[in-house]
Amino acid sequence: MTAELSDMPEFSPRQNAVLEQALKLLVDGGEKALTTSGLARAANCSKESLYKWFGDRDGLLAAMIAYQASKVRTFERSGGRLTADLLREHLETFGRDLLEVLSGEVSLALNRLAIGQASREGSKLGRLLVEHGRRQIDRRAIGLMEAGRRAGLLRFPDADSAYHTLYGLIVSDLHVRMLLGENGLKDNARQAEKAVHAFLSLHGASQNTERAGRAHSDA
Amino acid sequence: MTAELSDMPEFSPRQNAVLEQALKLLVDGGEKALTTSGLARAANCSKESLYKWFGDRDGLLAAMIAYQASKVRTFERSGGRLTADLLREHLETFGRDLLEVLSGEVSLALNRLAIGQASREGSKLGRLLVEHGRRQIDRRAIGLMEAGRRAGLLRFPDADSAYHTLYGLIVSDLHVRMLLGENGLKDNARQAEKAVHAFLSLHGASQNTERAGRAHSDA
DNA sequence: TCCTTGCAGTACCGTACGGTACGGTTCCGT
DNA sequence: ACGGAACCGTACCGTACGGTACTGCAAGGA
Repeated sequence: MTAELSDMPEFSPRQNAVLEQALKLLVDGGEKALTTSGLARAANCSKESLYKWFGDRDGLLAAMIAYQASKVRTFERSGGRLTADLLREHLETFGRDLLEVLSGEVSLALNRLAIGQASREGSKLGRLLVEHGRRQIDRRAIGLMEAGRRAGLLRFPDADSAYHTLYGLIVSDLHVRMLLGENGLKDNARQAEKAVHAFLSLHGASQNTERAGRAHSDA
Repeated sequence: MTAELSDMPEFSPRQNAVLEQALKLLVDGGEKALTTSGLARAANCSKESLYKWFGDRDGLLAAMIAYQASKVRTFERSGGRLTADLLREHLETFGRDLLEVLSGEVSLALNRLAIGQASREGSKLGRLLVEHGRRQIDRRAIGLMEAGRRAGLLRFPDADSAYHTLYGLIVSDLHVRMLLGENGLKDNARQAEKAVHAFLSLHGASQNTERAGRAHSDA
């Protein structure tokens, strides 16, 4: 797939370094800590350059989101024949990756930033974030869904709806809790495992996709 | 002096009116619009009174959360005998209520506020919000879970885990999307219906709790 | 060598906020 | 009637931010 270059402003290396520092400041101290003066000091650049490069503060924030999104590359894994075990493997990997991304410091900081700005009308940050950061991973999951259905391993009327079910099973309210400051899970892999087990119980084509040997009964 | 978290400060009617105005300002314009001067002007009170009543700005924010939580009363519905249909009814009602609460303007505004402040270390707003606003509804759901299990209608090893499953099925990523500024669902009841159907498929004791007649297939 | 371009560093400006202080008014108890 | 408490309205203060302007300086090209 060819990535849309029009959405990617392609900043200069110097600008990338500045944006990196900006993300660091944001992660460390939240939006309050991300001031133009502070960023100029931390990144050894002048405020005038910041305004020349990014226009204004909102432009800087948008650039930070675009820059972070440009760092995350989602690789389309499409091997050959898809078996039940392989599908579960892929689903669990997806779940682990999803939890890993959502609990990342930068992701949490950017989401907090966008949510904090979401009240204002002209704030495109939320759209931007969900567009750049989410669409990739959504595509990967939907692809997995439809591959599973084509292989006769999954049954559902609507891939999008099934994906939302999987998402809910994996994440539940964890994302919001982490956004509120709570700690993440101790074992993302276990959570992914349980979620995929439930998902396959709901949408798996054959019942024996559930292996009785796995320890899903827990304590 | 700081009040204990556990008790209800029980504000005076005048203070309640001021807090109501504060919530209105917050809902309308976000945290940026909630200034002490602006609140004093909007509520026809003096800034001095604000600081006398709530200590400082953080105290005001905490008071707003406590006040809003005091308005939401969750009534423990525990009738007599619990049948499968009755259980599903209660679960669906819970789902509708949950979606209704989460998509409420005040809830979204307060969550945005707490999330925006979550980066700072000394910010108890997140804990406060999840404590006051969530515990009630959590209790209600867990009670429902265990009542269902006692009646032999539900099977699960852990009520808390089962509740999180239900929560994820109902809400998925909708809460975060709404926090980012997206619109809510057109039909909360339908979403609750689908979620409860899936939940009963996972944790319902007997398979015939799923009535074939219901229209869960569609697009 | 000179001129231009780009940027760091800093000083500066207007504004707006959190928080405090003070005068004036209403209300209540005695 | 008197005094005090509570409170409104406003003026005020220090600070810090976003954004602009200006001064130096280093690199590159003719």
